Amino acid sequence: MDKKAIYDDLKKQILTLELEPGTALDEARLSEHYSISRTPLREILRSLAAEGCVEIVSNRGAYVSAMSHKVLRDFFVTAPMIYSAIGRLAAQNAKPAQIARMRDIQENFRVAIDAGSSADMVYWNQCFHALMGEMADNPYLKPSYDRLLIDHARISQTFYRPRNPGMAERMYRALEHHDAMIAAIEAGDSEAVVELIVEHWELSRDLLDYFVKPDPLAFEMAAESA
Amino acid sequence: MDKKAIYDDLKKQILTLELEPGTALDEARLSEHYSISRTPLREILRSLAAEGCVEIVSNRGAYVSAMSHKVLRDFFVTAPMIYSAIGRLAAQNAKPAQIARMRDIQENFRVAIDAGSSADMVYWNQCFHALMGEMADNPYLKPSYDRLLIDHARISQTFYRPRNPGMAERMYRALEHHDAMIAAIEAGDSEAVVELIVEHWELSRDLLDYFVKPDPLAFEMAAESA
DNA sequence: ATTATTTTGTTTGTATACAATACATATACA
DNA sequence: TGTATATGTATTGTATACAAACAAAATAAT
Repeated sequence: MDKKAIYDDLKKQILTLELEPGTALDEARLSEHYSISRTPLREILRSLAAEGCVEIVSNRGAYVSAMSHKVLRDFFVTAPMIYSAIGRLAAQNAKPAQIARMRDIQENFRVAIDAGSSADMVYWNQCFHALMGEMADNPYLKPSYDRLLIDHARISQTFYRPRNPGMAERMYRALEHHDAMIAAIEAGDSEAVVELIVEHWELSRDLLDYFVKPDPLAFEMAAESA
Repeated sequence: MDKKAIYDDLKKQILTLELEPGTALDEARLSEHYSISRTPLREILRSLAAEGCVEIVSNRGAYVSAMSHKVLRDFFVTAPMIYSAIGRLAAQNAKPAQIARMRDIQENFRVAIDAGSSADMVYWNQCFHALMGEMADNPYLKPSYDRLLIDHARISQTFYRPRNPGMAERMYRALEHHDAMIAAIEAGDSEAVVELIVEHWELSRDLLDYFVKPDPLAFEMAAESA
């Protein structure tokens, strides 16, 4: 297992919540587990930290980055704007080869939804949006977008698990949005893409409410983060 | 000189173009120069890379990140949007202590402009905008904003050097914008802040033209980057 | 003379040993 | 019994030695 593979493995575990937010990442144990020395493992943790997956506390080690109440609010406040900007640029810059790859990904996404496999749904949805970021090809937007994608995966994971009755229908609407986005990107119609993305995020508005509407436990969290 | 200081020193040199874009950063030489071993120096270079100051090529070392034609275009396309979003959030979240610090910074900025000291102008302008990012307090926007601030400093530096006749007046207008922004932030008037930021960037529009309007040399650059 | 190949030097990547730091436990003292 | 200080343990941070990769230069073959 080489460095990149270890990096990917850790990131996957973080994105799938296999490693829960707040989990301590011990250098010694991890380096032993992956049969690598501490030096390159530290570099892996540092790059995960740069990406936002991991938080490093000086002299106290690395932890899977937290999902506080404030973070969730910030996420739903920021995502529509950045995703729209990425979408606009994607429509302007997408290359035919990328559009073809997007169709492939979308096909896999469709299969995952039909099968009701939440892990695959999250994965292919992730691929879809990651490719959109690649299409946009903007080095200034990319770091924020990548940061959002990480938590997008983690938040989705928590939603898909308790198979909400309205969730299946919502997934099919998301699927339709993706189809429409591909068409709009191919047509170079950036405004249509932006509209679709805004609509796409409207789907999540009630999810936001779920988190923002303070129930007793949420109050506690809010007080802590403030 | 501890790790943080070395990090800051390198970053400063990159931001002031003392280390020009493209410059190779040799681990061995730098570690010797700063009297530190290669291991922590590598970590410094890695974090600079994460921030966008430095690019690391596998097995080929680290280089000060380039300023291509495309990068400049992307910068002027992206900056207004991100800066506006940061400004809006800053107006909503700024704490009194932060506003007080901002006044201090602004005072220093004013002195630098009066003195015509371009290095100080860039520095205090940088501080002003960095503090605004701190006020906004949004982990998803921050990485992109920081990335923009880096190139903001580098681009400014190139402009201030050839003391353009219109530059002095432009600086005073920027100063006024900053004053107005502070007032709007204190009043919590987020829309006013956004308007000011948009206006602020209008100031730079002709600078964009300077880069985008192709003169013979620029043609060459455009062909290369495409 | 030109191209291919080998050798050599330089630079990055990794492993491991050691130092420093922080936390927890225990002990002494009030 | 409560607090403060000291000591032990675990974990991170740093230095250095070694291995691997790459680039360039020198030599050999066509």
